[in-house]
Amino acid sequence: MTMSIKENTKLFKALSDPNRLRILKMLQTKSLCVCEITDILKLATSTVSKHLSILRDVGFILEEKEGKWVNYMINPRPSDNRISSVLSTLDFWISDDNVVISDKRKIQKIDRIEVCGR
Amino acid sequence: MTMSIKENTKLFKALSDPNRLRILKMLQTKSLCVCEITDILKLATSTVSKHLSILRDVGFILEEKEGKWVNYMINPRPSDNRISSVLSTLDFWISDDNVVISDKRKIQKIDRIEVCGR
DNA sequence: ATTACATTTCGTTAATGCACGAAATATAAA
DNA sequence: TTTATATTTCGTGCATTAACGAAATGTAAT
Repeated sequence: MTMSIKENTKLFKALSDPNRLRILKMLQTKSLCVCEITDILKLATSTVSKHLSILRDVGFILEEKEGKWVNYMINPRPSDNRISSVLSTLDFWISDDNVVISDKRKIQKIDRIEVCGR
Repeated sequence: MTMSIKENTKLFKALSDPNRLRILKMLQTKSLCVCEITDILKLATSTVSKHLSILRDVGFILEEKEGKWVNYMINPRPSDNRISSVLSTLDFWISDDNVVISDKRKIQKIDRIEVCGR
């Protein structure tokens, strides 16, 4: 069972934006809500939401509602094992990038109430 | 040793165009010159040349001059082993796509003198 | 040197993609 | 139900990309 050219193109397109790669790397550290991701990327909320929907459509991430927040997390059991393969690949292909390291530091300190409102 | 976000983005961008994926799949069957690839993709020569330069810049393919032709082939020993990893991945991720199958059939029959001039 | 052919480079156009803010939607708290 | 907050959807502007043809470059044959 293999993917079509079209499906592959879609998968690689999802990975070909630096902010989407940052999001995936962040979520590999910790599940986060949209406003936390927005705070770290310094982009408009609507932009981040769009990036998340692209990653979700391909199957990289899942969303889970928690009250007024929407948490996003790495898809733990993708139906397509190409997705898991890419995810583990990213895990060791990208790790010493300065932005990624700084993002991780921010995530460890982040306080949702502080960042997202009271 | 890992790649930066920027380098990864470039790699995935190279893979996120259907015609470039077709080219990689074709070259995994057989080395081809620009005019043969052009004949199969039905695109302008200049367009194909641009696609090839993108794939070459990232390290997926090599060029070799042979008289008035330029042959392109899969890079047999990429310095970066992420490239080999992606290439073998494509080998089994994409195989039963109709366009890919039809491209392969055409490659087997192709006659360079016929296609590229006399 | 001239001609012929293959390929690359350049300039332009059309399509796609990313960014934003505003408006719409959804949920929680008051 | 009203208000506040979080997120998504929509419309728009700007940047990037892919397509083309024409012109430039490079190599081979005459």
